[in-house]
Amino acid sequence: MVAPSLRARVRAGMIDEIKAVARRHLANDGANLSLRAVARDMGMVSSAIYRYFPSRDDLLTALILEAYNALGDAVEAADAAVDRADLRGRWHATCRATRSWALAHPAEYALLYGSPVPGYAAPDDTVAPAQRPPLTLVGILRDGVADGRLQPPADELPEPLRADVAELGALLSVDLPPALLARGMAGWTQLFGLISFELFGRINRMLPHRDEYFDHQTALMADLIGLSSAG
Amino acid sequence: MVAPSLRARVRAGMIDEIKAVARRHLANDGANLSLRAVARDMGMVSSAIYRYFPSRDDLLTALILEAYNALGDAVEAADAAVDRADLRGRWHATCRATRSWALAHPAEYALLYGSPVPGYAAPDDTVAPAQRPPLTLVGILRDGVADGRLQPPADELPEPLRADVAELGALLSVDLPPALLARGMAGWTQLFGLISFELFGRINRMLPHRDEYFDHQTALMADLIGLSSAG
DNA sequence: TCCATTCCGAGAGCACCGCTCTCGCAGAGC
DNA sequence: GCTCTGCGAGAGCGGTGCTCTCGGAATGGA
Repeated sequence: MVAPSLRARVRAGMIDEIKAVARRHLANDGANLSLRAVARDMGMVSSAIYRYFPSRDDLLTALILEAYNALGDAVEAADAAVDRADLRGRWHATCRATRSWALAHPAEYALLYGSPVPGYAAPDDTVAPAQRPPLTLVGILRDGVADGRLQPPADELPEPLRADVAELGALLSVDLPPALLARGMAGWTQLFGLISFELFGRINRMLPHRDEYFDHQTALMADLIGLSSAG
Repeated sequence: MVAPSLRARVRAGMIDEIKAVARRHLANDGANLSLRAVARDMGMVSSAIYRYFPSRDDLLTALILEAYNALGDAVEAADAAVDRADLRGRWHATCRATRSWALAHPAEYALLYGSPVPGYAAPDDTVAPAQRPPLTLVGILRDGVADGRLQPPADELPEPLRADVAELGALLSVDLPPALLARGMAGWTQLFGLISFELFGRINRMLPHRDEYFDHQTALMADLIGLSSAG
């Protein structure tokens, strides 16, 4: 690793500043990020931005990558803070951390999990960061099966599906009974739906105690999976 | 009701044609609908569109309203086609109809359930059509409780939440035990998450048998609710 | 030290967008 | 037949992403 030249360091600082300004615009104005507005905020002309990002989509991709990793950090830290044996506590901590991050960064959450921008295709280097939250959830299941605290469901999946889910598990490098992994995916799907409804929808605008509602809904999924508390 | 004049009929036809062309553009180009492109397709100049829709958002609102009602029609028809006593069959039919409509109209589904457009606020006359799919689902629960086929969960919800959910049930004009309604909402949330993941995400791009996966996931929620088949 | 190379910001410009305003025409109603 | 209303065309404003050129400045090797 050669020491970066002054130019390289200035350039990296510029890239960081552009991303910071863009993130601020995202939080204020929503998803329609304007390159020209970012440039104006930095006292530059719009064409100068293109020295650092070849297109608006590339800037968005950079923001998406950072957002995925910020969410992954928050989720993994929340899981790590709970006693390893307390499967149910870890599940709740992970779910709550996801929701908290989403409520604190709604525009970035929408960027990650909202409707895709029509012309935009996520590059391959986003899939690994994108898998961190669901991997944290299935990690709880893996630990539970490993030490016997978590009983897999009695029924196995019917065949065309069992092979699919087993292959998906292999792809995620988790060795779980497919029927259990399917329930974990149900929990992840439910979590995503809960947060999206709370952020985007107006269905539960009439539920004043949203924290309690969220905890109860994730508890339902913890029951479905069979997660137990510690002890 | 006075007979509409020729002018009024021509105008109504124009509005319909604009909406049809706009819907086609939506399906092809995604969410970023261009008024000028619609006008070009109709051989008009862009300013002429404003004779019929005061703004682009109003056109979008009209499309959203039609989409909600199209989805509601499909969902209610699917539920009505199943034996009233077959609660589980009705649940699956309703879920499948929702998914089928979404897969057939991905852009309109994204319009309804995707990330909200930043400056856009849905007017009040969209909430009633928007409630038709979830109302169909809770209708299944209502029928099940009414004829005794569906046993509510034994545990009642803890207090701050129980009152919230009870009030929500009253607002939807369904008299259900709050704990059961909460499970129904879990099913609706799960359904939305499943469809959104399939349409937007790339997590289950690696599940070839998506129909089977969908059916299994909705069956898990039917189990959680306690829905039984007929007989 | 000098010079060629590289990098970068400014500016003009293109095509597109939503939206407003004016103008002239044609049909509807009196 | 006349007036009034509705409608399409056109020009125009400010905004967008993006491209290209130009000139200045810093870099790094001779």
